[in-house]
Amino acid sequence: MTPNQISSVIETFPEVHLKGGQCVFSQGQAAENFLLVTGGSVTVFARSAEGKEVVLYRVHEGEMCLLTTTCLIGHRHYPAEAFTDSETSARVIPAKEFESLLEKSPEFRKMVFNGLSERLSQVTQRFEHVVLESVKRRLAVFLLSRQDASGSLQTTHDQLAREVGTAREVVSRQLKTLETSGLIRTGRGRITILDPVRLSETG
Amino acid sequence: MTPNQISSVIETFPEVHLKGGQCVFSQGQAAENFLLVTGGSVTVFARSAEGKEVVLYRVHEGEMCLLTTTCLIGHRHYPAEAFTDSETSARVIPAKEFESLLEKSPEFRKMVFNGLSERLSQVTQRFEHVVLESVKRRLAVFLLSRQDASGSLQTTHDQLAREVGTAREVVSRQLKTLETSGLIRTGRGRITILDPVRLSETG
DNA sequence: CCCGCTTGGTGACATTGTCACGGAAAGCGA
DNA sequence: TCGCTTTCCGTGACAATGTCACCAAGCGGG
Repeated sequence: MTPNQISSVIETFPEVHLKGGQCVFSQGQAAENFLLVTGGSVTVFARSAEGKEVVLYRVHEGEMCLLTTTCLIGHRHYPAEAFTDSETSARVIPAKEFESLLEKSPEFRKMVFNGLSERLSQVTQRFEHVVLESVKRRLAVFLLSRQDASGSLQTTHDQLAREVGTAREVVSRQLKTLETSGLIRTGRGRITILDPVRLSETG
Repeated sequence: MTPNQISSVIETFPEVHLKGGQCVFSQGQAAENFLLVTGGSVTVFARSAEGKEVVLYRVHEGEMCLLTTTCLIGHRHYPAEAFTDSETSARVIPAKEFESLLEKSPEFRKMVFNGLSERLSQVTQRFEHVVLESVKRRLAVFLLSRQDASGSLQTTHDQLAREVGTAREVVSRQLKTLETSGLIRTGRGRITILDPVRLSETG
């Protein structure tokens, strides 16, 4: 089966459409389907008992949400939640069909493998950064990685905190110091990068 | 191919033997083989530029070291290191053979999938704990999970720090408070749990 | 015994996390 | 437009954790 054939098979499955900020699944929900994101993106969080949250990874267009997969395979407790970042669409593949595809198509297998190893790599990197780098560094890296064409990005301190694995207040303070140093400008719900070079040297 | 047949195939590959504390692979090393641990265990670390280290996950008997796999599949930079915990043996499967097995045997595939999802799950959990729980809690959980039959374990503060993702000094201080509270007793290179119940409530 | 290595202890200080506020900005219905 | 609510941000005070520098105690080999 060629990659093209795969995508035509996939297109036979129903597509769901979700608005931004919607919950895709939450903790302990039974996983019966595999999702393949066809537009938009989904962010997967971990959440502690007290409500603290941290971003684990993001699933983009063309990628699979494999949390469900690993849950099914490993009979594991997976205390995570997923929300759409913006308007998002996804193909829904029932477990049976998924396994059959896995049997029959080497290309599909490769795709799934890729997805799994991509996740592993992402989570690992995030872990490393959070444990080994300073908050300021993580913040700077994140801002640079998500700026738009005009060098600004639209986000709240709260969201940033979840992204870099810290608390909102800490983000506020760090952003303030970056602002007084002239590296960025902040406004309600948006941040503009003024000096990307010095920002990238921050840490 | 049945599980039994798989293991007999696997036994045709050469087995390597390593002593405890040996490096299995280090950063940026080219990965040409897949390793299946047949005895002992291997710990995989991340290391920062300044030499700080943190444990990512452990590979036990019967499990695969899939770091190499994900590297190969994804052409990714994987800045990790692995060391044997104790005397360890492993089968070495060349990449070609590995892929062929993956093609031919559903059971082998399942095994590899299992391994990948197991890793993902482990790293995720570790990540969550480090970000969301206190040092004292992580320490207590770790001590309890690795005590031997007599309620003690043999390890250094340094090792503990790597396990729970903190600094050695912090471990020393936390252990001291646990000791003065009568929950544990410490000695050079070993810790004895005196009150597992209260220890498990720590945090 | 002396030396060198590993392990652990400690004070001082920097960074980060938590808690409890309160205020400013945007949204919204009357 | 006004009041009301919600969201977002700022801040002080304090607790927890991380970092640095240095020293002391145990342990093993010559």
